[in-house]
Amino acid sequence: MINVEETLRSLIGGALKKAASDRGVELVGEPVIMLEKPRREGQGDWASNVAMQMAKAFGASPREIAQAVVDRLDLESGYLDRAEVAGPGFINFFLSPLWASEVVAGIRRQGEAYGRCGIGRGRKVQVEFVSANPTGPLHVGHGRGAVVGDVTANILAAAGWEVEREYYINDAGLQMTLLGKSVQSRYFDLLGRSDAAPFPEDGYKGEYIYDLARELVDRDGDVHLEEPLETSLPVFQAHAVEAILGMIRRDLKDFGVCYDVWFSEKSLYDSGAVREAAEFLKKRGFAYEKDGAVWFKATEFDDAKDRVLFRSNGVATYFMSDIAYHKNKYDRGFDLVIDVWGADHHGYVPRMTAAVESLGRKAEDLRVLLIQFVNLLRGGEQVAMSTRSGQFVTLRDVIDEVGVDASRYFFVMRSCDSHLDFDLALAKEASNENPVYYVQYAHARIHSLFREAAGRGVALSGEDVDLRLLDTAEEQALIRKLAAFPEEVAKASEELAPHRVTFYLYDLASHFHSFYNAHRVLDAEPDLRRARLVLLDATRITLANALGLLGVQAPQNM
RNA sequence: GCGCUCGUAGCUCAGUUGGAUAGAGCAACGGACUUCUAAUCCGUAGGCCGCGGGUUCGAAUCCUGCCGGGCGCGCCA
Repeated sequence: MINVEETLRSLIGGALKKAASDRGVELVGEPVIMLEKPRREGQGDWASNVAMQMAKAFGASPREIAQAVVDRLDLESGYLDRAEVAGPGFINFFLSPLWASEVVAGIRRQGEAYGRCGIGRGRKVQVEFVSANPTGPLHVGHGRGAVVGDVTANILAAAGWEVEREYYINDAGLQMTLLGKSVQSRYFDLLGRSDAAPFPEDGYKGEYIYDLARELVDRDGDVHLEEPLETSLPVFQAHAVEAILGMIRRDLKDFGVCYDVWFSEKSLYDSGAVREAAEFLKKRGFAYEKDGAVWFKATEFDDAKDRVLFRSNGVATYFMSDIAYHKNKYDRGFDLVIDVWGADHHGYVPRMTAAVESLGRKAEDLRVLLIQFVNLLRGGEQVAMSTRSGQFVTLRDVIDEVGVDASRYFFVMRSCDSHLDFDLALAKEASNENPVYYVQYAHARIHSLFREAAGRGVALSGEDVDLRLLDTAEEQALIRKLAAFPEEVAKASEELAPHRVTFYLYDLASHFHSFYNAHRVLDAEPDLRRARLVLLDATRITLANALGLLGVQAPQNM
C-alpha cells in the first residue's frame, strides 16, 4: 500500500526546492517537512506548515511561499486531488478517491496483518509487568497494570519489535518470611494451639491465609506441631508461595495475560548474579563503603542522593537485587526494557535510571510506565478497600463479576498517568455508557449483515469492484479512519500509550455506525452494493485487528 | 520542607516533538425504526484549558511563581 506521508513529503520537498531556486533562495540542508492531520472538516486530509517555517529563509510571507509551493506541486501520481493555501500559511492536501480505493483494497489484501508496521525494526524489547509479591491474590490495581503491560506488548509487537513479557517474582527477603509465619500461625490456630505460634505483627491477615494453612493440615496433619518453629517455617513458606503463585498465574491466564518468562528474584542470589552486579559497580567506581554499608553513587547521575546497596548488617537491599535484575535483562540482549510500576513507586525511577546508566546503558534504554490508582466504584458509590484488614476486591472478583472483555477495555481506557474510575456496575451493564459494547456491536453488526447477504445470495467479492463509487461523506470519512490505523499503532508504540487504541476504536466504530444509519448496503444498486460490502469487510478487519491488540473479543453476533 | 504528578464542558476524559474556530462520551433538551441488529443515528446547548507572569508570528502544550488534589521522600519492600 502506498505511504501517503512519504509521498507527500517528497512532493512538497520537490516543490519547495523549485520555488526556492526560482526565487534565488539558497536552502540550507534538507528542509524538515512537518505533516499533520487537520482537526477540522474542510482542511483536507493532511496539512503542512512548511511555508510558515520557511518564512525567514525566504524573506517572504508564509501565504506567499505556500502559494509558490502549491503552484509547483507535481500532481501526476493521481493520489492527490488538490492542494490549497489556508489560514496563516498552511497548505492543505486533499487526497483523491483513487487513494481511498487503494486503502480499502489494501486492507483486505493484508487482512490480519493490517495495522502492523516496521518501526520497531526487529529490535528486542522486554515488558515486565504486574510482578506482584506472591503474598496474596492480585487486586484491581494489578489488573490495570496487567492489561496496560499486555496491550503495550501487543502494540510493540505490531509495530515490529521483538517482544518478551516477563513477571518478576519477589520470592526473596523479609516479606516471604512474614508470609510463612502468617500461614504457620494460622496452622497452629486451626489445630487449637494458637498460643504456640503467635500471629506476627504486620502479618498477612486475609482469609486466604487460613485456606493455605488448612491445605497443610489436610496434607501433613499435625506433624508440624511438634517441630521447632524454625524447622517448619520453610515448609509453610514454600507451600504458600507455590500456592499463591499458582493462583496468580491462573488469574492472569484467565484474564488473557500470558508471559514468556517468570523470573525469580531468589535465583539472582542463588546464581551469584547479585554479587557479580555489585562487583561490577565497584570495579567501575560507582560503589563505595561508608558507615559499614555499601553505597551506590546515584548522585553521579541524576538522582538526589546516594543509595544503599548493602546494609551494615551485610544484607542486600531490594535496590541491589533490582540492579542485578536489570543487568541481567540487558545481558539477555534487550535493546529496550520497559517496567510497569504502580505510581506510588515513582520516587524509585531516578535511582533505577541512574543504575541503568551505571551499567553502561543509556537512560532511554529503560522506560518506566507508572500506573495510577484505580478508584473502584459500584453504581457511583466508592467501594471500600483496605489492605491492612486484608479486605480488598481481587482481580478475580472483577473478572467474575464484569467479564474479561469489559474489564480489559476499562483498564486501558485511560492514559496511565490518569486516575481510573472503574465502575463495576457500569462495566457489566450493557449500557449505552459502556464503550465496550459500542465497539463490539459495530463488529457484530457487520457480520450480521454478511449473514443476511449470504441468505439473499449476495456474494462478497473483491473482483471488478469499483471502489470509487464510495463517494458519500460517510463513506469517505470511514475510509480515512480506516487508513489511519497503522499510524495510530505506530504512535501508540512510540508513546507507549495503549489507551490510544481504545480511542481509535471508538472513533472507528462511530464512523461505521454513522455510515450504517445513513446508507443502505444490500438494497443499493449492484455495483454500489458490492463496493459497500467490500468497504464493510475492510472495516470488519480493522475493528477485529484493533480489538485484537486490546485482547478483547470481536464477536460475530450479540 | 523537597521532589514527582495531575488540574480541560455539570460528570468521566482525549488533546506528546508549540499551529487554524480547544474535542469525545455520559448527563440535559429535541428528533429518526413497517427497512441490512435502535446495544444505533441526527441535532441543540454546554469552556477565563486552576490563577498570574514570561518565551514568539502563534501556547491547553514550553519556562517561571502561586493555588488545589494524589503520591513519594528509610541501612523498608
